[in-house]
Amino acid sequence: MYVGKLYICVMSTTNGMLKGSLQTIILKLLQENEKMYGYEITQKVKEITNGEILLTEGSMYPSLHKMEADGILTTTTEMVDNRIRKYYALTKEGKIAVETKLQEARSFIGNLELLLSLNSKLS
Amino acid sequence: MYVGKLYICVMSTTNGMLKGSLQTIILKLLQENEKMYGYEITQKVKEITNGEILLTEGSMYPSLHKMEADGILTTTTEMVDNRIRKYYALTKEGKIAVETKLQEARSFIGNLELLLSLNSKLS
DNA sequence: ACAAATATATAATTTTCCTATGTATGTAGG
DNA sequence: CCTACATACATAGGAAAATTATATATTTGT
Repeated sequence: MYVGKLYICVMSTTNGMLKGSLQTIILKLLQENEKMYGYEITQKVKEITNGEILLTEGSMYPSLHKMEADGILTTTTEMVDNRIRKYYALTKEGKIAVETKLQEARSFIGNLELLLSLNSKLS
Repeated sequence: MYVGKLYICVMSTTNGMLKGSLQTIILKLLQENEKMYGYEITQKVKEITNGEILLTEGSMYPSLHKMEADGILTTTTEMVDNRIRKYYALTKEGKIAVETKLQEARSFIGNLELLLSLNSKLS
């Protein structure tokens, strides 16, 4: 029986801010790394963004499952130290999907910079 | 009685891509323009993004209504050419909210660029 | 013995946006 | 006159994406 304890965690970092780009982020990492497992992805994102973006399992795993169901990812399971590790890799379709997603992201970011005047267009 | 006609519209532009930035976009425009009405906002966004981002009424009006309910926008109604025009302006709270939202957006875009390697960090 | 890190998973909810409507006026062209 | 298009606002219903809150289980460090 587990006797609960209270953990209080103050999140100073930017969560709730993934804004539909979670798939793109994961796909990009898989484009660079050939195969990765879930936990590895969370750590990589944390590392790259200096802890400013922390993927929650509750959003990442459903996203991975969906992409697998959609046929853009495949999985291989391994046992490491008695723990299950589920590796994800891009399928042929997935490799095409990454390019599309990245192009969309570039376009979106460009437009957002225009709208938010993050590009110092003022004379 | 209206006898329907079929319009086929190929959308080449980026829709379904607002990704939680709709409020920020609207607030930023209102920061620059003192007061604006809904239709004007859609046209301004279209103009700035060269037609690549087209706000739909179905997303914009509910967003405006919500921000008004949240107390960050106030409205004034005018009649122009027998048409109703509802102007939106930032409240005192709204002026603070814009800064926060812009800061979040800057952070988010920065991290996204890092993750998607849009910043040419590779040697 | 306990906490923290490693590792995956899902149910329920919330947020956000889009689609599809509906209303109404003004203007330009045929 | 009639149609189409632009101007102008509004909302209901639904889909998609992410979060919160769980649950399970092992290893490692203190």
